[in-house]
Amino acid sequence: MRKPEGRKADSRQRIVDAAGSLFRQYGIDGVGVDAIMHAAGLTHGGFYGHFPSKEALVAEVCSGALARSAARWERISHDREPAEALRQIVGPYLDPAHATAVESGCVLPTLGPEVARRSEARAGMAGSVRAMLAALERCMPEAPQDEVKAALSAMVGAVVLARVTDDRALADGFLDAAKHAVLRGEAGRTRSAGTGRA
Amino acid sequence: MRKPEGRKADSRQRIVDAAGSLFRQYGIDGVGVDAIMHAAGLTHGGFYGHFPSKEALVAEVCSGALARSAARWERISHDREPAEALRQIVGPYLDPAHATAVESGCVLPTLGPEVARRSEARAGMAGSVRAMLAALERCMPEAPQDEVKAALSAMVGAVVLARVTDDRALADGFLDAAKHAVLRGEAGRTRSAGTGRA
DNA sequence: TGTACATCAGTGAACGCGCGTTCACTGATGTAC
DNA sequence: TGTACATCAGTGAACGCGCGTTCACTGATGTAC
Repeated sequence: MRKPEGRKADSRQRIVDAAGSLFRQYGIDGVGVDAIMHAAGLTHGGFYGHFPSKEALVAEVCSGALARSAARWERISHDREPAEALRQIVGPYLDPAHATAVESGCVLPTLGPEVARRSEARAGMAGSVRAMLAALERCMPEAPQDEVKAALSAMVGAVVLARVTDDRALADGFLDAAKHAVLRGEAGRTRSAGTGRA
Repeated sequence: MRKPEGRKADSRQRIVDAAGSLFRQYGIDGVGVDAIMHAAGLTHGGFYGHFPSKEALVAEVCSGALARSAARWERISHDREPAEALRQIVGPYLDPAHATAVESGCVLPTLGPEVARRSEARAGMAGSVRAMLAALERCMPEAPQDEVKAALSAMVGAVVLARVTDDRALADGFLDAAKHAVLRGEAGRTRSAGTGRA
């Protein structure tokens, strides 16, 4: 049962991945160490060989998941020209599929409020939020910083509202509205050629 | 210990109020029936004389709190002229004090994601969300429905982001950005006299 | 006006259960000879 | 090449605890006579 290297790291990764989707589906307090380890194909006793506490796992899962989102946005914002990059970030984020796929979606609209109550987990968030803003900023070169922050706010809020709403049409309405607000705002600015404000 | 009427209703209200602030502070799964009853000045056993289950209380607390928010917005939107009403709704919502006062603030950025996972609680939300949209719509008479939904999205998202962020300046930045986006967007439209789009 | 009774909001002990965490142990592996 | 040993990731029983819920009971109240 012991391989030269990577075996333990593999298990650890499976634990983090399992916790990531379970926390998002059922909430942090809605999932026990037992369930996480079972989903990772292990038994609960082994958990403390990987993490000092459930709270430490929570912190790693949340900051890790958000960091991965931020990294993807950064990659997109570097690889494409601004307007296309913005569409590739905002489009999928505000697609009904993202609102439906809670277990793999962005952690901000799923666990944001729960993370905000946990100092250990909260500590790892601000950096990634800043990175996401920086990526968005690169996609909206003409926009003042204010508008970039407002765009991210609208994206997160629309997903929260879409998930709270059990009426499908209204839910999709929030997603569409936020998508149009972000893309239309930027398109309007680009068309009016660098004055920076309509 | 028995008064002709209202005594039981009083207790029930104290339970709902206590649960409202405790849920928002610690999360729904972070607060037990015991703690709620204690905060209401009662003992845990009496709970089931008021509610059939904790889940039923959760549903009543969440839908009740959101309905009260919606009612306040409706009142404001009827009593003032649009621009002033919009300022009176959006201003306090996006004030740092609202982001700080979790226990008494709007339930959408606090318990939204948790409510979204609970079918019983979720069922009571959409109506109030629609009422809030209707109130906002009255404050933004020139705006297409899309923009009203985007405005509410930005408001909710900004509070979520402000609470997740442990850097005070960045947190306030989200609130300010969303506030300006909503108010500026509307001011711009009003100035350009009813064309409905910039 | 005074006494006996029915009502019922609230009490607190008890229930089974699952939580986070600990720990003595297992057994497959890589290493030393 | 073959055997003995040390390592250590993972096991599963056990811990104290707090959860949501139930229930027999209490005792202050309004009502009937």
